[in-house]
Amino acid sequence: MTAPRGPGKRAGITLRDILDAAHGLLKAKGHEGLSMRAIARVLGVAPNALYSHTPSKQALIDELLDDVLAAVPSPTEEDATQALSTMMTSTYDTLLRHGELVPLFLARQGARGRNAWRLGDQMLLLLERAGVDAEAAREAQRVLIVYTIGFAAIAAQSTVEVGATARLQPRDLRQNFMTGLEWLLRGVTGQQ
Amino acid sequence: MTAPRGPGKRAGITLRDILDAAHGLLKAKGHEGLSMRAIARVLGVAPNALYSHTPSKQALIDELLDDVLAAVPSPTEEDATQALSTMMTSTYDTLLRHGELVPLFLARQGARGRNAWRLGDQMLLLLERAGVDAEAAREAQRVLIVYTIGFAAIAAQSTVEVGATARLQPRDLRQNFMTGLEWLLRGVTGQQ
DNA sequence: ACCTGAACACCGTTCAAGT
DNA sequence: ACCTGAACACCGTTCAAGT
Repeated sequence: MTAPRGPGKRAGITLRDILDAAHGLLKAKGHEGLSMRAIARVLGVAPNALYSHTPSKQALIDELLDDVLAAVPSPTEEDATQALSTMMTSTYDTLLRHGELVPLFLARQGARGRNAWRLGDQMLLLLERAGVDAEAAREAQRVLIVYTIGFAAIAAQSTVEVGATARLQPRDLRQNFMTGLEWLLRGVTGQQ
Repeated sequence: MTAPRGPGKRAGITLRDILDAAHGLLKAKGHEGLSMRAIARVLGVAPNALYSHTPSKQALIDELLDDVLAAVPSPTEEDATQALSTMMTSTYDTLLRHGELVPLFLARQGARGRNAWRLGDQMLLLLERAGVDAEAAREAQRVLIVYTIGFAAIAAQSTVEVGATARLQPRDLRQNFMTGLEWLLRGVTGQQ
């Protein structure tokens, strides 16, 4: 609407703007609508302007994923097993609040950013506090992460899916998630 | 190498040829190398020739995924819980034998073809035979499927990943998978 | 029914140049 | 450092036409 910028004129775009625009596109048009060119269109810049702020589309997606994980709170419970349960459930809820992103999480397997690291570290600490030795804790960590992201993916899809015979309610799926989580935690901590 | 075909000349391509070419590309160049145009190039036909055999790329991928599941054998054990364990482990192994496909499985969440149906039905039957009532069986089914595909995804990636600090051995991951599977089955069947 | 030629409406990314 | 213009090398899919 304003006069087009020539080369050298700055648009004042930040990485935050790009992430927000990407998130908006994802929510509005799904993961097929997420393209570098579409993001640029939203921000009113040339497509290649984005490359001044991110090296690639994949790097941008990684940033986006880790951004979401920032919302997962650190658990405060005394009991380590209880804290683990809360932590995984919080992660599940946070992922579902950004259902459009979950398929991307799956493809990348849980993101490698700083927030993913923080959560992973906390899991290991809690597992060791629950009496699991270091090596077994790494195994348990993998099991719990896979389970949580995988279940979030099912739940995220069921909110989109329309033709399903028996409509799955988010509440039921969350309960389903927690049931399986309890089984796993019981196994992890060796409680019979 | 031979003289180019004009319009109306048949290449004699079948859906099987297309699926094999797609699989070959996936193995050779990864999932980024899988394009309709690349498949057509391999088969020596025009890109749009593929649309005489499949309605879309997504439909082709779905077919590819279900194709892989055909290799999962039906378990023969007497004990239902044992049969379930075998079935999930066979699925895990089969998925890993086609590691290139696992990310696509995640994106589609386990395929919707006839082989996926067959396996899903068998799971439900075994779960009910193990004393799980119909509704709980559906829950358990979701838990087991998510867990199996999710873990296969981790293992499939670890064979590609090079920069990992502690190299994960396929054997260790398979053992890790089975450990978690036992926890889940113990929970599912209500055994203390 | 199965195939080609040509086209439509896109992609991600790079490179040189402007301020 | 941040941006544009132009280009490169691609995509999936459709449409009309040929046999």
